[in-house]
Order: sequence, then structure tokens, then C-alpha cells
Amino acid sequence: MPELPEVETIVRQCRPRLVGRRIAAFNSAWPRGCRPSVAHVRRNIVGRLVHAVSRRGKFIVLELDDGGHLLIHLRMSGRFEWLDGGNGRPRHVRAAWGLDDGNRLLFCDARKFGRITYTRDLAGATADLGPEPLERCFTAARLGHLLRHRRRQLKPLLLDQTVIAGLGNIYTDEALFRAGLHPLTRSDTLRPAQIRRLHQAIRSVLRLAIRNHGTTLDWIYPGGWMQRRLMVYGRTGEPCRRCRTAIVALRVGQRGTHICPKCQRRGEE
DNA sequence: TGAATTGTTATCGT
DNA sequence: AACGATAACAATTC
Repeated sequence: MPELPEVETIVRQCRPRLVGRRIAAFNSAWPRGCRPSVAHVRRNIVGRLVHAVSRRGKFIVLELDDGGHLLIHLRMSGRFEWLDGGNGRPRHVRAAWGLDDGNRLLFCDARKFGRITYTRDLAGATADLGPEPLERCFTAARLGHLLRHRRRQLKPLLLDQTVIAGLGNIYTDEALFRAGLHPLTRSDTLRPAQIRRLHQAIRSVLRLAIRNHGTTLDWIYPGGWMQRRLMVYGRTGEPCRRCRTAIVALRVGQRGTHICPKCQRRGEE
């Protein structure tokens, strides 16, 4: 569920509490979640200073003072929780970092799909990720190349992290709506104007979502209010905010997909 | 109770 | 061979 805007929000929120802190302890009773292993992660991060906290695609990236990196992927249901005493007893705690200021950061994940990975080779670990859609180098021309170079349906292509890093199911549906494109349209059939519109739609919807601290739809990700601005995702049967036509749910590559059948026609325009 | 949920990876087909 | 489509998988919630 957490996609680029949610991960970006989490990174911005935890950055001031992590940067400059020394990791005093790391514990996890969840072998599958830590790579290469819990012991390896602990051995390499305990005693290190956190130099920076950033994001690459949907990965949270902790840069340590010896050049090592800790990558955290939240997948479907992962979340960070600070052990303040304020928020009761956190559930589904899978890993915990103790900091030199006495604070504890918890990684909670009901479904255990998340991953914590230590690497000395950040570039290698993120080599198969596509460009960052909000960076300056992600131009309409660059998107056009990515689209024209393949013959795929737009929706699975946009979800593919090796093509563009950070889009998930929500913002793919939202970007396609804003661009007026049907999710089954072949990527190599878009005209220049459509490519420019899709490029603008992707960037503007991601920026709007970050301004709104992401989307809160259920128990998984709290604190955002982008759900108020969603045009199609999760609005099956509700009227399109643009033309009042009922939003339709369909299945594209085993993914729930939401469109306005009038605003997103197949083929042309 | 089982359907829904998601990103990644393995596998199948063209 | 390379690419695209599809299935399987992790585990829980409602």
C-alpha cells in the first residue's frame, strides 16, 4: 500500500529523529525479513551513525557513517512506529532499532511482506530500479522513450518498478485518469501530446499526494488525507468528479483497476 | 470462510 | 533470446 508519496512522507517524518543518531541496538525475531540475516544486519549497523535518510522508489534508505546502507521496503503493510508510550502497545512488531538518545524505532508489519536489507553497495542493490519520476531528469522525452521502446499495456508498465520507480496501484490509476488514458492502451501507440499529458499527470498527482501526506484508505497507512482527492481509485460506482459517469472497476493483470469509462476511452484521444 | 490485498519473482509462451 | 503475460507467493484482515 505505501507507494512513493507515503514512503516520502515517512522518510520526511523520521529523518529529524534519525539523522545524527547512533544505532545502539538492533533486534528482530523475524529471520525472513532481514537480509542477509538478522545477525549480519546487527553486526554491521550497531555502533554506526545515521548520516542521512532518503528514498529510492519505495525503499527507505538509511545511509550510515561507514558508507553502508540499510534499505527498508514496507511492501503492503509495513510501517514505522516510535516507541513513545503514547500510541499504546504496537502490534506486529518485527524489528526494533535502539538509538543513542534512548528512543526506539519499531518496524511493524502485519503481513510480513516487508524487507530489511543491509548492503555496502547501494548502487548495486538499486540497480534494477527505473528513474525517479519526480527528478528533473524524468522528462516527457524520457517517458516517451520508456513507452515507445516497449509494447505493453500502460497499467502493468507503470506498475513495473524497473521502468519507473515508485508508482503503485493507487497512483497508477490516478495518473491514467488525469491523463485521460485507458489502462489497456498499448504503450507504443501514444501520440506525443498523450505522452506529455501522462508525464504531467504522473508528476502532478505524486506531488499533490506528497503535499497531502499520502493516502489513508484503511488500517495500513495512517495520517494522510490524499484519499479526499482521489478521482478513481476505490470509487467504484461513485460519480466521476469530472463528468458524473459511474466509476468502473476492472481487472488488469490481477490488479484491481479503476477508470471513468467516459474520460478514459481506449484507442484515440 | 474465503476473497481481497501488493510487489516481486519464477515460469510459461511467443 | 528477449520480451511480455501470467501465476505463485508472502500472511493477514474483514
